[in-house]
Amino acid sequence: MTTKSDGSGAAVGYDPSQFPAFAVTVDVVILTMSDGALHMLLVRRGEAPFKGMWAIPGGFKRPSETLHEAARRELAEETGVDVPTLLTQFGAYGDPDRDPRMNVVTVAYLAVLRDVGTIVAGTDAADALLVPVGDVLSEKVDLAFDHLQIVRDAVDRVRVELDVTGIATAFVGQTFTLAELRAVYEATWGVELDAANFRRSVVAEDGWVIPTGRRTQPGPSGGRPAEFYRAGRAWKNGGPIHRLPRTAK
Amino acid sequence: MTTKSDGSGAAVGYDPSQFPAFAVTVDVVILTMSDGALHMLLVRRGEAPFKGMWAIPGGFKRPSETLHEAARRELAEETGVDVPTLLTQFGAYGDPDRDPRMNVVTVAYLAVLRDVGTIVAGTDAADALLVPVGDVLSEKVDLAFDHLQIVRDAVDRVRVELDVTGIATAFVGQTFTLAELRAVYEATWGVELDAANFRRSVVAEDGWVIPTGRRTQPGPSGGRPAEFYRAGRAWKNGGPIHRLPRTAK
DNA sequence: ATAGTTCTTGTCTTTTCGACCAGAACCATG
DNA sequence: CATGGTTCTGGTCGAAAAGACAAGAACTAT
Repeated sequence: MTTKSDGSGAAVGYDPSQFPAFAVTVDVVILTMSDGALHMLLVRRGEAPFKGMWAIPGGFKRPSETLHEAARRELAEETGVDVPTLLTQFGAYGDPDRDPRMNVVTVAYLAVLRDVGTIVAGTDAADALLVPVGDVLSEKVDLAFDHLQIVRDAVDRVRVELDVTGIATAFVGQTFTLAELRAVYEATWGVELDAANFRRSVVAEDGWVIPTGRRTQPGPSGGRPAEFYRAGRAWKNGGPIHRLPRTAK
Repeated sequence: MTTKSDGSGAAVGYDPSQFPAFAVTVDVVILTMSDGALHMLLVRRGEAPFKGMWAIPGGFKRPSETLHEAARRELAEETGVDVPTLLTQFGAYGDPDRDPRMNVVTVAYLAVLRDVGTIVAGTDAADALLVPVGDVLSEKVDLAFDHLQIVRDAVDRVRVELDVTGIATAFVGQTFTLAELRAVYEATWGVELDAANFRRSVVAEDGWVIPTGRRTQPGPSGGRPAEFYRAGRAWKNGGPIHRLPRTAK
């Protein structure tokens, strides 16, 4: 075919008629912990196509903003959260038939929030829904477009980031108990971690968590009150908990 | 502002004048091992902007193809390689000013090749160049657009993938020596691994590598000839070599 | 034959991981 | 206030892994 590529990111002529035009959207998979399980936010589509179906919140990118800014704007519009705990890009989707009417390339972001209350407050219950991620993955909830695949990729990404980065602290509040933090790993990886060993790994020596001295007021189920911790600076280059020690099979 | 998002990935009207049009390109960071160091392929730009500067190979996405197909096509055009050892998407870039003339969103892919010979054969030496990645990261080579950032992200991604996936085998051939495989980790992570311990981790028990019985004909420097191995199936869910045992600081 | 190089095997110590038990601090109940 | 239930916290102990290092094996070169 072409003997030589025209180089990257730029056309020879820049005449708008010389290259195909695409719509660019940004979709945000919003994750949070609720009842010890991973949940995500869905919105109900009000227009065709896929009218009435559930979808990931998103919208068109504006020419004057970066992709990250667009994701932040969409997140704020949908949840009222201006400063997300974490917002990471994880994939781009551009199959020709992913939108039935035209060429749309979407860039997908992963947002992690800790306060569910603000989410519910930002939207009215009829159009927004916080559902367990498991219900989406098991296709109990049908999603519009290729959003199921996007959610799958988002969850895969979270599982890896939990291993490699300090994303776990984004799920919990400014102060948290070790049980809360442990629940993040357990829910995301679908494993059970020994509470004592988990504590040792985290408290160890480095600056993973910093004790605050305060304790929880224990719930009605009793139990010894847990101490509150703050996240240390060590999470910037990865977390203390790792999976897959062996078992590669 | 807007009280409600318009939903994800689709406009209400779909009138082309109602949403901003973008050009969508695909850029491919092509990595390979050469002389025990990580190298990448650059092409010289023949047109403005950034005429004469080095850049990552890439080009416009066509409406009829997927992003992955576009990346595969660009890779084939530039190197003649039809079936890359590995081709993974790792990022999208859409800053408003990243292209001085218009709105271009690019989706970046990471390709790993093993045969450098085919690369050099696919292009003439004046317009394509295989340079050490270190020279690019240290800005000894200036790149067009935001390609330096793209390369940085690509390298970061490779380092993580090396830890989490079986990407290491993509750098070596169908058969390889353990020294070759070890060099991939050492060059990518910038560490030194004990040859004896590395062997133990890889040969251990599972199906990481399968001995072929054949050996290298030793080079002019002498040394005991190494045995050739084939990659096993275990690499599909991650590799046997991990970094960051501790030292989180 | 000797020295130099590289691959391979062996051993040993140190560290880490995982399982498990026991204590501490709270609740509820009679 | 004793008792049992629950949850957090600390301790022990053995298995597993990681890392350091020595030594042998197989080759080249002089």
